[in-house]
Amino acid sequence: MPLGWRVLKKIENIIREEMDKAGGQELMLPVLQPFELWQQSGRYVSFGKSLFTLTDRKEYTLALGPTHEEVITDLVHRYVQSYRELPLLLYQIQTKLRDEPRPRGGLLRVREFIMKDLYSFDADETGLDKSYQSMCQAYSNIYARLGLPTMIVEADSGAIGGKDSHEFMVITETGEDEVIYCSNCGYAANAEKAQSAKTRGDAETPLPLEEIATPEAKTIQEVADFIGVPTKQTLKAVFYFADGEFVFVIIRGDLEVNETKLRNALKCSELRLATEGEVNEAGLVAGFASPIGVKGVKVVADDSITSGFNFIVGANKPGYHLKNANYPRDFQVDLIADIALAQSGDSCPKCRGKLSLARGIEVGHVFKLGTFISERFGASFLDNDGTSRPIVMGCYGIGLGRLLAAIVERSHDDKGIIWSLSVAPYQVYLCPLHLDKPAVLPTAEKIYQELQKEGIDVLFDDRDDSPGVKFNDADLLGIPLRLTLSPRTLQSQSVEAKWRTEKEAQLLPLENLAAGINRLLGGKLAQ
RNA sequence: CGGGGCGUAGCGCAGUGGGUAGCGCGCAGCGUUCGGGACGCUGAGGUCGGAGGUUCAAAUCCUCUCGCCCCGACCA
Repeated sequence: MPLGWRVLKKIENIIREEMDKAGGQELMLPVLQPFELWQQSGRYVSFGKSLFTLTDRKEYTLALGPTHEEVITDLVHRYVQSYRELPLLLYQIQTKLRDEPRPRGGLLRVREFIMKDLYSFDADETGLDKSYQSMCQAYSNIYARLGLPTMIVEADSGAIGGKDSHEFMVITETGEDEVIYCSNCGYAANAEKAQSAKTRGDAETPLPLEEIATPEAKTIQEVADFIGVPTKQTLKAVFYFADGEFVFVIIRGDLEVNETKLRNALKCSELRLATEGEVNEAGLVAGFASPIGVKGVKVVADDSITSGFNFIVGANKPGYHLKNANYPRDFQVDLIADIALAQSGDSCPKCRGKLSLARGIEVGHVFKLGTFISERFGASFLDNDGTSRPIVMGCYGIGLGRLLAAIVERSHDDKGIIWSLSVAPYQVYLCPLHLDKPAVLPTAEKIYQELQKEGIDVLFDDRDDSPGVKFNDADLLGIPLRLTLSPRTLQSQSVEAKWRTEKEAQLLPLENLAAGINRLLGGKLAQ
């Protein structure tokens, strides 16, 4: 734990340096926040149960900050009055609390985590674009300094709200997010946001509806096989409950529903699949349902229903389907939107290339908030023409613990972690062998003193253990540079230096050792 | 909240046709070893998650309960 904390502090400092360089000013906001602020923004609804709340002795309700748009906007609205005070970039590095439905993955997803959150305040969209750009650049710098390759992807803005949003993803098998990307044109998006080009069928003459018996064929695959058509020639029905309302969703048979897109289209916060019992209660037949002739139920369609003609749909009675269903000739819908899940192998919406899928860890997320929150808090300023305008906001977050977990995930081997010099808990591992032999321990102690005096970040392994044990621990901890001192190296008045990443070692003279090591470290950093 | 799994020594696990609880690692002592996780001997350590029940007898069978992990809806 102490070692992990050292790493976290180093990560924190790198982030702080880059934020400062980008013009950010650090401050510290309260964790304990009046619940009214969340009512004022309306976001206590979208955050739902994730927002921790508590009551104080006066029965006053407080929230534990899951993020700080409310608090900081409230603050800024009290102090900023003129366009001359903009742009303003404020940030903090602080513990966030969220009552996550399911914490997991060690540090990847926890209810209490340290986050750097920066908020930008600009006079207009152009200013926001500039702040957004400079934050993206700062984030790229941070990941580069951490030695962590990331991919920028388009993202859904979720509970935070707002318009444009991008995530920084570390691609790894163990990631909990899915990224859809096109290696042809560079399009990349979180799977919950990703679009795909829905290929259009050739124009066909709409044929009259025709009922056909399809006994035992309930799933789309079974129906398509039974009739002998591809699944994209069918429409499938899926049923949800959105904030307690039953919703009939219709989508082309070869596509899947993207629940995030559906939630956004419906503007609802709770969304779940309906049970078979609830489907029956709504007067529908699971497996043989279609919107044709259905009344009194909200129908939402994916825009793929306009991409073809003469679809196969359910007949709303067991054992039968209908051929040649056409929208809008045969049925109407309440809402039509893109609610389809983009999948690996689909066509890229930009260039029609093939889309691929990868898993990733989200290590940073930036949003263009716009004026949504500032309007609710009356955070406005007087422009140079004398009119009052709402401040245009952006927010930018990086989870530190998750970043640490992502680094370890990306940089380890069968022996343990491999830290880069920039974040390693210590840069040098001082490892004397045969402590009982003359001169070894005293020399090691002298070296330790000397290196510390020179400001070298060194960990001293003074345990009386066998070489194997000590070497393996050094590898496990992943300290970049290992110094071995033993009777053997003492014979030539030297120590052995070995990089964690390399197989071969080199000898360094004891004379001016600190200088020699600084040279080695400097050379490595320059790489 | 829905689905699956697990609770036995510090850690990882075995042990169910009921019969007084075992292995590996780790830990303590002594000795030999020691430039890639050495070995021998000795030793410490367990209310078998909890409560109730069946039985002469329960880690094992029955009922209830608590906790943890994994997979889904959430996100830095």
